[in-house]
Amino acid sequence: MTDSNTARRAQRGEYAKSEVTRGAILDAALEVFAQGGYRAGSLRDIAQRVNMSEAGLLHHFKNKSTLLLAVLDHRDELSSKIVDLNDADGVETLRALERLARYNASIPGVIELFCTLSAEATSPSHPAHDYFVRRYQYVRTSITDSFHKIAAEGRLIGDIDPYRAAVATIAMMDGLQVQWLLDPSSTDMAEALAEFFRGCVRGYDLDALEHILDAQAEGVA
Amino acid sequence: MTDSNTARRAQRGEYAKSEVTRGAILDAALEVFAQGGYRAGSLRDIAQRVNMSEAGLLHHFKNKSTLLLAVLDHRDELSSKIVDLNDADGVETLRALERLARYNASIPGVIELFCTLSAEATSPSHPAHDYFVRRYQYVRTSITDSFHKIAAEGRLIGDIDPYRAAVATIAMMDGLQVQWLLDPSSTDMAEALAEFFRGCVRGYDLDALEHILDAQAEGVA
DNA sequence: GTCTATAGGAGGATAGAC
DNA sequence: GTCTATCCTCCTATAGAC
Repeated sequence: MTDSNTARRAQRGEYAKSEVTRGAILDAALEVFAQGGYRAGSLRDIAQRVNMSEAGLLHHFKNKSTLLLAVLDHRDELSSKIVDLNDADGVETLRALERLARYNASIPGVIELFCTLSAEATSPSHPAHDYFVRRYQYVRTSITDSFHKIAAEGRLIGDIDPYRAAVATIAMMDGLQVQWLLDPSSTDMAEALAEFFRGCVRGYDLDALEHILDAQAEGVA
Repeated sequence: MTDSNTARRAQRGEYAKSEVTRGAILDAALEVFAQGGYRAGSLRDIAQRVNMSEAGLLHHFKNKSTLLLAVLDHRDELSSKIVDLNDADGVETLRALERLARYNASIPGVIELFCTLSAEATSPSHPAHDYFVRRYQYVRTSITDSFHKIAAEGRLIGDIDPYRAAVATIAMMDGLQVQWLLDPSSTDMAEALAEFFRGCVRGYDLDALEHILDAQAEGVA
């Protein structure tokens, strides 16, 4: 976002090296911040991982909190390519969340990062506090929309409220991560999420058989 | 636990002052660790709140991590008086969790503490790592038992697995806390938890009308 | 674009007086 | 049981050379 100019210049090959370095720094910073959060992670540690001095590092990101926000932006760009929260099909969005959970479990660092940081950023003075407030607001409304679409298809079970379902979905994803990080064998995050969705949405598992679903919906209603 | 001797002496009035001081320190430490977690919280800050020097504080708790574990033990003693995780009635345990959520919302500090710390303690080198691993294991098996009891009454909806239901319950509680801390207006934790239980347990809301429940169960099954 | 050097500060912990 | 004084470690950030 903020460095689209830099990116353009990099494409022209002018500051290509700088761009590569920035990428390496972001990767290292993610690892460091993931273990123990923002405050516990040190610039020294990050700099070491990219074989650089602290001063060299601060040439690319003017201070620690700027670096943190850059890491978060960078991750958001990547994961928005995996999940389209505004898919026209509500159920498809939920399935994408399930896929995301499965994918994330293969890159533990990212889960650690967001799990640790979202708790740490609960404090209003934390540099990423606003980021997380906004992020949760956005995700909540997006998933609420998905549940609204599902309700419009008559596939929402019982008298579930779309907004509350969205809150519960996000809570489930976050909470599963904590348990999984503390003890990976305790939980299959993606499977647990799928089970939750099955309890909310009629025919969550069934894909192409829409007419059957419709028939079911009629019967139960 | 570890200081039952001290407590006994305090009752006899010998070291009463010390015991009061320890209590004050624990309260202050809870507040400080709650905001931003263990690493960000400083002994200096805690000492100031009880009008003491750092050295004075360290006379009562020999170092920082000992103090943290004492705070956690202390909280556990208190909250075990509120929720009996091994109640003979499974549904009653779930209702107690709902009450706990409602009660906790009135003491934000405690939620902050556990929410922040459980994420921070995800890192194996964290002084409270073992504490949280054990704690989650214990709570998980206790709640699994509750769901088993509920299943035995034929009140578990669908083909829900008791263990998975326990994992989901804990995840829900933890996840709701994050959203609530970031924006209290976004969520009614206790209500959201109750709604989740309603989706798992037949007649979760109904108390004294067991015969009606049984009749319902027959009808649906 | 990266380095060395260094300022400047906060935090944890110990020793010993009172 | 509490304090003062002190030490040491670790951190962020800046200035200026190369």
